[in-house]
Amino acid sequence: MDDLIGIKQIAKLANVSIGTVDRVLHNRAGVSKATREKIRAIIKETGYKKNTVASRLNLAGRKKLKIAVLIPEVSSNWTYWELPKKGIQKAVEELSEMGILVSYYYFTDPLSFAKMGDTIMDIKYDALVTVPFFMAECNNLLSKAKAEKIPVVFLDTEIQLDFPAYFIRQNSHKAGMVAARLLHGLVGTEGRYFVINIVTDRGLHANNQQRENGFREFFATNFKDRAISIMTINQPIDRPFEINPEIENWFRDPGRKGIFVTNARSYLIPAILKTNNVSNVSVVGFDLHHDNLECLRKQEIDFLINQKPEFQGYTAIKGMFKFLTEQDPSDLNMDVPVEIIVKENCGAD
Amino acid sequence: MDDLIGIKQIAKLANVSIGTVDRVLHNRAGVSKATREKIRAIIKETGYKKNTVASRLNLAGRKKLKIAVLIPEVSSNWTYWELPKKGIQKAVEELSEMGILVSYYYFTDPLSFAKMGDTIMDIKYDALVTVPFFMAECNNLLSKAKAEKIPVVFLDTEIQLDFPAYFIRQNSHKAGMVAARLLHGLVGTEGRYFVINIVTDRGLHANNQQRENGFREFFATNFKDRAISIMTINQPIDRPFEINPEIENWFRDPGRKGIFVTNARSYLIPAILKTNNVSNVSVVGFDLHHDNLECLRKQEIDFLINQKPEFQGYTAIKGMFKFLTEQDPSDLNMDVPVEIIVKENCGAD
DNA sequence: CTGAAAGCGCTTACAG
DNA sequence: CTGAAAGCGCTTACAG
Repeated sequence: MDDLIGIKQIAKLANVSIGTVDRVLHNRAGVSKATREKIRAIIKETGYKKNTVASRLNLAGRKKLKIAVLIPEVSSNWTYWELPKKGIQKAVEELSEMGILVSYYYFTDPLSFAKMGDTIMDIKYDALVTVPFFMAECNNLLSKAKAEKIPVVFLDTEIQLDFPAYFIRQNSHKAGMVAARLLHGLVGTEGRYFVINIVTDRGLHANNQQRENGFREFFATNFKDRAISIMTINQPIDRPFEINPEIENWFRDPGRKGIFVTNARSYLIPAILKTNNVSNVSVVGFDLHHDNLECLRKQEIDFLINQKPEFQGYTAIKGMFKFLTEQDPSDLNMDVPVEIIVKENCGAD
Repeated sequence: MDDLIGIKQIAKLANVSIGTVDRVLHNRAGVSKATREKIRAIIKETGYKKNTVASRLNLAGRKKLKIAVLIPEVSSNWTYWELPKKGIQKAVEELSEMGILVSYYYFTDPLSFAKMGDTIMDIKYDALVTVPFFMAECNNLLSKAKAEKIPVVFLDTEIQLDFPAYFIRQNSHKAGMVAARLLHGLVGTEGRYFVINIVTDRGLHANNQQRENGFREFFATNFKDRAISIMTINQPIDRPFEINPEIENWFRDPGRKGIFVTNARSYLIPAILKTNNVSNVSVVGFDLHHDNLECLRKQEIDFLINQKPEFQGYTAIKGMFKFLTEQDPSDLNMDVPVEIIVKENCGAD
């Protein structure tokens, strides 16, 4: 009961050597159909399960599992991707004795993404962890990986691709609903909301749109008949806010209640409100960016929603390892929890 | 660089056999002082680190790590402890190939806790996971464990004990502050709050008191000068609410705003409010108890705070394993995040 | 098509 | 006090 059955017992039961059992287990050639089937039957009967620890101990030296990670380049104004990387590295450390090797590649735009993708496909990796920012390039990469039977898991964002794939990311629609719940809780059942997509030259990200949709759905579902208006603007990060007459109007509207920033740039809002003498406006944003946390502490932002980026990276590596060693993909599709952060649980004491 | 140094290399460098290296690594007797020191020096120089995977593969068959778990008995009206147990079992499954054996013991009161504690100490376990509900009995058990050099980690609650110990639990004071932040966000800066400790015959739990203290501290710190009053009652679960004149008064008070229930019994509140025709009162409670989630879905409870009980159990086993195999206690002291749950992120879609 | 041997890094008797 | 051998469960050349 306690001691699980091993390759040795299987061999004895089948009257063969352990080498032959191993050949069957790995579907390698060179076994007669009869013995193969006999062994298969015994494996099924006994419920044999490979001992991953023993297997990896053996292979750790000679055949490491090679995983390529292709993520955005960290720059001074976009440090977010340090966090998934941190989680990836934690997983790598935990698995270091199991024979794992992770190589990082970075991109800045569709072109460099495609180029790096090709480089990765040239080297024979066992798996790929990346990000689905560019639909055409992703489909291209995914189809190549499919052909080579290389599993791919996408982080951060979910988009519709030509082939089914694994995604570890927050459900952005749901996150938008949570944001609406929080903002609505703060301001009550009537008022004018303001959704701000602060966009860079990368344009409007799929996550931003999904979050806005969720935000709007919350009100459409729960408060259809209330006097609630939601205005959206796509504000380029490098242009002054006040230049936009819509924004000016919203600032002067006494019914203005709350602002939902669909990405991590919410820390820009408090200063703008102050400059324009706008008070009593609640703000909800995303990500535990340093400046966002600072605003949270000063109570200039009310809530932040965390996408748990370290956790995403960590789970991707752990889940991929489990898939590669046990053919179990169950950890490769994950809805990361929508974590709500306020001043008192933001981690800094 | 890539291939880490192993016991074999150490042996070669020291001109001894691997057996002798092993003896030094495990501080076993039978090595001359000179060789011992030579080997120690080489270990230090090379930064040798034991390969846990190889070590456990070897020992999994003959010397399993035995961990005793002593937790409250699950009953029909207190199912909470199923959850830490679930996390424990998940960890046990993940570590099954590493040679681990967990035995469960249950208590219902101080007497059975002490008795089970003695039973556990009689059998030689490698570690103990339990719960610090009864101070005297815990100190007793902890001192015995100390004498036997058996590490102990406590879940769920932190209390002051005679010896330092490991705790994996939510910071209840902080959780109370979070609850206050949420309730305050909903009701604004003025009003009368109501803290309800719904107590059973087990009496007021340390967590409840700590949560109430945190709740009060939030208002004392942030809104000292505002017209905020906080009333606390300890309501026995088996007695009707309305019988208490204080509660009657609070119900009739137009300034009443929010109720903070310091444990998982918040699901009792909505029905009481309804019976007494009390509306527009916000409710914050604890734990993802089935009935609480039901109230959350019906928007009768606004926020729940989750203590992540599965995570606590999981972390206890994983952390204890790491401690036993690598002498690394870093995962045995943990502030579990104060997780905020609303209807939209409660997990059920 | 199949088996026997060597080995992954560590641990444990056993022999001297 | 020290070493050589056997073994944990699996994997890989190599021999036949």
